[in-house]
Amino acid sequence: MVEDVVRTLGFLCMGSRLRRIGERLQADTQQVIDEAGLSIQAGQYPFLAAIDRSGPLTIGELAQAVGITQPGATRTIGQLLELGYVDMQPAPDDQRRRLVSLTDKGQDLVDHSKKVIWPRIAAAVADLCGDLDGPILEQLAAIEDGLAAMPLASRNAAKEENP
Amino acid sequence: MVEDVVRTLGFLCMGSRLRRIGERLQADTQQVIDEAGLSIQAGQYPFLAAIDRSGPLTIGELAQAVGITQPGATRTIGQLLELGYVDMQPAPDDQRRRLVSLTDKGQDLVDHSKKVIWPRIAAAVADLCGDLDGPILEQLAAIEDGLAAMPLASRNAAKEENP
DNA sequence: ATTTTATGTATAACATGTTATATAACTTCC
DNA sequence: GGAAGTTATATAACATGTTATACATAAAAT
Repeated sequence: MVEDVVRTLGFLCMGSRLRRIGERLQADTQQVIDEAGLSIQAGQYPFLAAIDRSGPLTIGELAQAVGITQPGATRTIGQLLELGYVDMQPAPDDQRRRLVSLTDKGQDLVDHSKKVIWPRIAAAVADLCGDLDGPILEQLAAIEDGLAAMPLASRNAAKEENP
Repeated sequence: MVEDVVRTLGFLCMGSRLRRIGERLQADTQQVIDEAGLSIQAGQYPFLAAIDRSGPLTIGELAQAVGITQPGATRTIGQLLELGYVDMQPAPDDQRRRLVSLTDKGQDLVDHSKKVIWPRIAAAVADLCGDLDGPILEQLAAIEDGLAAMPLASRNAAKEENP
């Protein structure tokens, strides 16, 4: 057994640590999505959710809303266009801006997700870390241990069997 | 001003959120490293620290120690070889394994880092989130707000001026 | 009105993570 | 002791983030 340096070093490796936990959480989330038979990536959801909440948004606004850079937003929106979940057209008052809106297919996906998938994911994550408290390093350790002990997808099953 | 969906959605977007905070923290950490004039990437440090702590390790052990996959470890070790910070040779008893050890240059870097850089980074991160407590979502919000208000690099300066 | 500057998006190049798979070396089992 | 399976690392292909920069359009300035 090898020592987990990132965990051992604590605050020194916070960045690496948060990133790797985030990646694992997102991979687990993806599993829940896949098991539900939806063809979308976990990282694409926030874009759809943003438009659903605020109405059509420009690329720049989406980047801000999701907290990534503009080129990243441009790429993800390109994927969602390919998938047919969103539509894009120049803003009438400013030809530079592209307004991105949900297609019917995209709205259907969001509506279905809100009913079926999002609550499941949120509940599983809450099960993982909702009751935690105390210093962040301790909570992160608990989250990592929790994920190793039982992935998110199983937490749904468990939750549904013993609610 | 656009709503931050990832923050708004809470547990639903935990994965994205942790990742993006991790990325920002690591970018800030990199700035501290760069300002100190060291030519190393923040993400490479845990590998050097792991070897420094445990002695020569194989690629697989390093991957475990740092918490990434083996191909990722192979690549980073390739970079550290290029930079001259580590050395790699087949394990005497098992020709498949590659033992990675610190070169003198690598050990010098680690020793210097332990004295000068690592404490500074750890102190800045502790300043950012060391005193936090309570539910994780609240702490994450505080960390994001804190980073937006003052990057890690500035926290050093502030700390050194008003210790 | 035309030139200059600023802004929004797209694209290129790169960084660093992943999964899947090839290859070499070690183990196991008849 | 050789065939078959296992394990360690390398490599390929891909995902998704970044920074730097090009290009089109809008806004400002002379």
